[in-house]
Amino acid sequence: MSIYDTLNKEQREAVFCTEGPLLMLAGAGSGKTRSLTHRIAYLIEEKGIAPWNILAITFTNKAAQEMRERVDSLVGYGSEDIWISTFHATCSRILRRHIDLLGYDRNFTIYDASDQKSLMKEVLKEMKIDTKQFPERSVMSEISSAKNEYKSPLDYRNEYGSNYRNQRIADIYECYQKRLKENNALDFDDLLVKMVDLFQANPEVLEHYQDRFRYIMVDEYQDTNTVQFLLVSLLAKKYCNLCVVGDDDQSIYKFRGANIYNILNFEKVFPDAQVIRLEQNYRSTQNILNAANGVIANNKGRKEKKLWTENQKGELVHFKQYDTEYEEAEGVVSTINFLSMRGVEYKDMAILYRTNAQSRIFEEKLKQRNIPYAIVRGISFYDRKEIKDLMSYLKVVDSGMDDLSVKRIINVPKRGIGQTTINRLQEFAIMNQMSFLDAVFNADEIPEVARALAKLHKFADMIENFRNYSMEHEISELLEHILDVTQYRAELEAEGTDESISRLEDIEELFNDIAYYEEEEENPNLRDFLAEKDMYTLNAGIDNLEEEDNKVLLMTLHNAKGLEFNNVFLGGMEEGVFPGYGAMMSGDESEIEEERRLCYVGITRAKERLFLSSAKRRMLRGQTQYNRHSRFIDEIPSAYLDIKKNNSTHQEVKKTDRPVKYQYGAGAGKPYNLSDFKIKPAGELNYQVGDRVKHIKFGVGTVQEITKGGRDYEVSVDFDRVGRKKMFASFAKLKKVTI
DNA sequence: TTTTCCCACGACGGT
DNA sequence: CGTGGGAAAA
Repeated sequence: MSIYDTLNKEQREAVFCTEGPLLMLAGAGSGKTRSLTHRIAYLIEEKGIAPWNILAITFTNKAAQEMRERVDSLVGYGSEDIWISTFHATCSRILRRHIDLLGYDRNFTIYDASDQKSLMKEVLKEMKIDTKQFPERSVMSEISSAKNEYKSPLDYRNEYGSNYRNQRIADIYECYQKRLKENNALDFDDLLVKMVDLFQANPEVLEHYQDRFRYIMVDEYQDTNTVQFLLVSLLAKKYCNLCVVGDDDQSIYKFRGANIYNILNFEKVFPDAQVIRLEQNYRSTQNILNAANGVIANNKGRKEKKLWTENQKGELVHFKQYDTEYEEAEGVVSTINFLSMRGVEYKDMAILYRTNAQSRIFEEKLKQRNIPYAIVRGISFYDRKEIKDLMSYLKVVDSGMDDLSVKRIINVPKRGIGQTTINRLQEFAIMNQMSFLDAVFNADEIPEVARALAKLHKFADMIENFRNYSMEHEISELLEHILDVTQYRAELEAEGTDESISRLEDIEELFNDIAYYEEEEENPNLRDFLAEKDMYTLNAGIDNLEEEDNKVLLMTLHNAKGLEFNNVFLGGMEEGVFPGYGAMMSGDESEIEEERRLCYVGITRAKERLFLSSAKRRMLRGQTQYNRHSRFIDEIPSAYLDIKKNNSTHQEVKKTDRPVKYQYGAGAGKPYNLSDFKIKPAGELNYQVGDRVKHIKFGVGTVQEITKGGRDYEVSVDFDRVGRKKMFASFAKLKKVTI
């Protein structure tokens, strides 16, 4: 009996199909990680492929970690030589070796979202761009999309530069890249872009990695974007042993440039590709799976799939509408308590939500009841202010090339070097083509900062002192020294607030981290430490979550992808929350479809029980909002749904005569009525085809088509700025404009 | 010039 | 509700 006997026919087929391109269409819970890990084992143990010839790319670190563990337990010797990592980590690792070929220094810094934002602000200021007209947020997302499509500033200009706005964005893009390079920094998107640049400019490097990675596997292929596609294509070009795995129904990263056509057109790009479908679900009960199928069936243009399971029917999917978000949280937590008393372990329960903001109330209620919990990615450890501060100190000691780090610490803790001084130093630095830190060191030559000279000298001396100190001390000693000299710790200790105490704890955690690094590493040194930790910038999620920790997990739906739990609580099932306000207002049906896929992902996380909940009334944007329950609730066939009463004295609209097994929540409050909140039909439209209309977000456009669909009108409009959009009249709130 | 405080504004998701 | 930017206060 071999390990492969436990696989089903299709899974085995996928495992044994090792040569040439292979597309695995794997539905939710169909055992795709299992197939992938067995495939790796098969390559090594049966086909005699060297572990280091295998590259497995996942989307998140969590997924990479999990795959690593499962491969480890399957493959005996040499499994640590297999590259299993995310796109970004793979790129980072390879670029650390070769990026000098692109004119960067090999100890480059990776900018996270907030670093990017600061840099963009500076760029806009330097270029004297009106941030009302070009909000940094939208400029950044524009640039990010360009990068995801592998478009350089020049490409962007050539392709879109026909109007003034895009020309300016091309200017900003160009300047932003220039500044990144001067800082010897890459942003997240750059990691991928520079990697492709590297391979295209250096065929010999590419070939080296082609020979190295003869067998390539890509997980979550439906979420890859164009650069990632290019990257994979380049790497796989020589041997063509490329296996991609995905499910178009679980594509939830369109907003980040995911190109669904990568998976839909795989067979066209690789004509000799084999296609294998995994359609048996091993995870969920029939009721849960049927609910999920019912929801996703509302999307158009998907690859038709027939997911089935041999599992039991199980309980119905529970849904309850509460009065407020507090009662919702209360209800969920008391159900958790109830289940726990019935012997369900905390770690078998998870609370999922659409937006991070929703986590707070759940957290509060869990605390009140002393239920152990962990939030997956509240703020990642390395995102925290104090950690970023201290890491910046370390970076500056190692190399002063990254201006952002220097600016971050120059006045932290406060030492009387303010914005004006910083601006003048920056000007001088740009004028003389030097780094910001060099400007600080040469402050004597800048008459404008004469006033702050003494303070600047002190700062410069301090950095010098740290650098000397670091020559003959370990990293932990250096950090201790920094905390001491800067009084960083003393200040926090003096504060004595809850917040400062938690910051101090974080600092201790950083020491643990360093200690661990120094123990593990043969030759620990500051530069390698920083390079390794910059990877953690990329490390979202559960890194420090112990497997044996018995805790309720809280996370966003996006974070839950690829995970499974016996009991899933999905909160905030309300129009405007899920689907989100933005998706609804965009008038773009494809955005609703993405939300629906996200809902599908959420439902299919559950193995045994699924609890959906909503609140009638919720604080949103500082205001109380009244939201109808989510349309996705309506899309679950009622045969699989059990709607809980809410202390109702009112009539029920959807009656269920099924036994209620788990009465959860003691939510008081008004009854609900599912038909109360149906969308009002648009009634008469005050515009017709050919009219000029105005949309709140898209601006002015011409109505092309109006069709009556169900209870609403579907209107198709050609917008001057953004092109053609299809939308529902009742949401779009189009106003006729008279010319 | 720096720091503090207050008001306006803006919201999804994550490598 | 939280953050960020700008004006008043030190």
